[in-house]
Amino acid sequence: MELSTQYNAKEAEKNHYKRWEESGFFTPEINNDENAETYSIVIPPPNVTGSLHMGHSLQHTIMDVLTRRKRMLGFRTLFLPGIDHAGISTQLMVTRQLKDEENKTPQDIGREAFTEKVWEWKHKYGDTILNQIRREGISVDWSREAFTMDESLSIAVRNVFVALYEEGNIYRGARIVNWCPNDKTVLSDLEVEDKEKKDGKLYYLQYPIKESEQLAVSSERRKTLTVATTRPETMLGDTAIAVNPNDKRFRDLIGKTVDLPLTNREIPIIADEYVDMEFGTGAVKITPAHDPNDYEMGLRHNLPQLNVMNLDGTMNEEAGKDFNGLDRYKARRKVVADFEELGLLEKIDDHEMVLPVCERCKTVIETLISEQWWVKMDKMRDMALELKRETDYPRFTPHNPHTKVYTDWLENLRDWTISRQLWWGHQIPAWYDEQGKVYVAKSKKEAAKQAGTSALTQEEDVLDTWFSSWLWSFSTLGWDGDTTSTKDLKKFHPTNVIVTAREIIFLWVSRMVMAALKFVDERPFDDVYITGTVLDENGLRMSKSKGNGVDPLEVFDKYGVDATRMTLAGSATGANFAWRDEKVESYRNFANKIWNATRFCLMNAEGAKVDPESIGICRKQHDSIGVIEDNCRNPHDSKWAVEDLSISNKWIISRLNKTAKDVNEALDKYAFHVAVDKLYHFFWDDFCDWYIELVKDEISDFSNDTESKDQKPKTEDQILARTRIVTILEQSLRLLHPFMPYLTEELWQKLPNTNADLHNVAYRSADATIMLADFPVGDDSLIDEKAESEMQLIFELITKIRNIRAEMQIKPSDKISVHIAANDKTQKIFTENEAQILKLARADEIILAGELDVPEASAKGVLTNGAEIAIPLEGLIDFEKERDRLQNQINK
RNA sequence: GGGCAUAUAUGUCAAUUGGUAGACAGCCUCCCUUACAAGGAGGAAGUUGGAGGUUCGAGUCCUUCUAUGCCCACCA
Repeated sequence: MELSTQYNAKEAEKNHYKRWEESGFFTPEINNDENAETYSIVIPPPNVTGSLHMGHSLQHTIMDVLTRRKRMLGFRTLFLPGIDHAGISTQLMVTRQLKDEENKTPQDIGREAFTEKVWEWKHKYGDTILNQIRREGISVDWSREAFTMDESLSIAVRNVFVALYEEGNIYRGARIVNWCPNDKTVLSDLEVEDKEKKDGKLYYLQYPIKESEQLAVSSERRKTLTVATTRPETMLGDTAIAVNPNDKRFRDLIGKTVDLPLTNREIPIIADEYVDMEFGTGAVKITPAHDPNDYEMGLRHNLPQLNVMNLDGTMNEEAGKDFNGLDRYKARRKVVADFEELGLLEKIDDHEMVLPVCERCKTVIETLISEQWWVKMDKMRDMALELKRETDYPRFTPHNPHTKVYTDWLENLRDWTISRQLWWGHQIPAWYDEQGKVYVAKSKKEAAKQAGTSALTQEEDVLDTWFSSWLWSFSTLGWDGDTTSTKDLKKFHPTNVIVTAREIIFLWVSRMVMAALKFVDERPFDDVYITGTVLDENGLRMSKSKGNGVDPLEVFDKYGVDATRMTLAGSATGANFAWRDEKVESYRNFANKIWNATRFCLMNAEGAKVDPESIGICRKQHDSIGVIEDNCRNPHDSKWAVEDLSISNKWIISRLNKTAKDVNEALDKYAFHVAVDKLYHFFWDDFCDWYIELVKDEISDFSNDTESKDQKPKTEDQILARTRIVTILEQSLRLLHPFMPYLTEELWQKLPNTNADLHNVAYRSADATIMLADFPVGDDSLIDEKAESEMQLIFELITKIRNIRAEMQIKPSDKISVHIAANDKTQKIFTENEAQILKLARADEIILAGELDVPEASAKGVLTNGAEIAIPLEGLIDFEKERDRLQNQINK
């Protein structure tokens, strides 16, 4: 078989995914063991508007590694894909498109036409990210693909809403909310982010104290009261001034009134502990309708809430006719100018501050009072907290940083605003009759029954996107509230692990816990693995605005999917890490190494076949009930008894089994980087650098040393040696497969005698694929510490000799003789492996003795066990030159 | 303001429960040896951010300081 000398990743990627998918390998049904233990993961649904970024690829790789391994172990696995309708960002996207293409607004075309457009858009572009995901090679079951707005998931949403409403946990109420004037919708606190404003200003405005009350005030300066504000325009909605009751400066003013400039209103001066005496002037203007703190204070003091703004960020008529219709920033400038004209502008200071902005469109948020739908979170919160306290559930990996964050957040959890003033999403199942009375029901028909009339109009608002995603762990498995038990639900819920990013802990993880406990009376998943963040090469967060993002698809093209997956898994320690192309390059090289090692084995594979028994691996198959004896002989009885093999074979078999154990153990602990590291070094160092070199002569047909007596015909021994190396290689490919699916499948298919017999017993009827091969777990009885330490000694000897050769600059072609003084045991080991030592050290002879007896002109070295070695240099090096070289080194 | 991380070779990162500080990339020397130059052999490179402490023994535990990052929070 002719293989090119370089691995072509694209070639391998082209074929296999399609075959895997079409053969049903990704579905749990491929497992024909009805009683097999299950393993399930639901993908955190990416936004329908999104495109793949490194964070996705990291998460997906991790989930796929976990899934592929479990599948190979015989578990009935389900890795379920899907996407999220992402209300705000999708609506934003389509609105923009509408503007660009037709110069229309959503309002121009109406709700129905608009949502139709979004659906069109979804069908056209929604597959983008799914196709990108396919490229990653992840083994998700596409037949179960879900979308948060699928019929069944929508029914689930409606049922959950109705249930919560009926038990009094959903209510409507006017509260102060975050409002995005651009998207014209309310936002939850979690959808608001902070933006630093370095050039902010703090305005000092003077409010005249009511004339009739000035008499009571002693000082001349007290004809006005100065307040400091960053938002002068909101003064039009002020309904009080507050000072701290302990502030001596203002004690005489409490209870007095000021004439609010630019309005005809008088407002009181009140006292409240909240006021910080140190900040500004110590007096604060209070605008209950436009600031969350002022809102709270307003409630405490029964202040009127005066709304002076429209929903688009302009001032309304309450602001007065001079301001009505003015944009908030224009209004700000006008207020300042008017104050200046009145002589009431004391000063303007520079003031760095933090502004709340819309997470999606980055518009500065308005806080205003608005009627919204809310979910009471207290009971669900308590359930989740109790579970955490009592059972440390959910268990986070890494544990330390995330556990406290989760608990703290829950403890301070407030009610959740779930309505959004959008058209894209699940429309709230509430209807109003002509009197404005509300009826919440699963359908209009049922609402009509309740109302006794069909003259009803549905609530315009839709639900927060997270109101559907919090059901994801069970809604994707068929739960819709009407149907509460399905086969999938029974088998795959709770899922085993959720793999996601830190910023999603509150938005999603915590809410999923609450939803699953509440609605299906189960935990949504066992473990939570929180990935680190992929940073750019300067250690900065990747972001669209900075343009420093690394596109996974480009990396796939350049280095191959498998190399990228290895890089990601190898970096998955739970900590953030900086992206480095060099890292991928080294795994690309690793892929090439695997390719070439296989190539070498195939060049010498005539007569050989993959046969686990040849290296003592018993085909004992495990399933969830126990051990299925399957053509299993005692490895120590077999005609290839491991005990009778050479030390180098015992050694590599030991290393293989140890590596298998390590990999399994690491993956059980989510220590992906450990697994990658073990595999990399086992394959490259142990298998390629040493084992292949050790057995090369034995398995090769040729030798360039024509005088060698070892040149053999194809004997049975040679065929067995070939069988062993091919089998070890095949086991290695299985271990590597979860990380490097394409390469390993490509090569596995080329190995001799790879067929469905190598599958885990659960998949014997499927077409041959490494995907379903039995995953090596490592056999303790094949771990041979003695062989390992003896080989270690041999390697050390060879390395030492090579070291001397390099240092003395002995030409590779020059043969040397090696004198060794060692104890009997060591001598015995070296004698038994003389041929291999001679070959790998390029030596002619080894002279073993209890003590060294060598010419003076010898290079010497000592091994860690005390054995001494010496290499006579006479005739090998030019002593004159060597002296010069050493002198030069000293000079340096 | 509170919380949580991080600081280890030139760079990016590892290092189970405290037990000889490693990998990859880069760098230096030699080698296109018939699996692989995306390779092979060898090598140099670290007072583990600073200062204390506990211990036979500390990168690891404690105290403190410094720097950086992230999250949360209502300072106008």
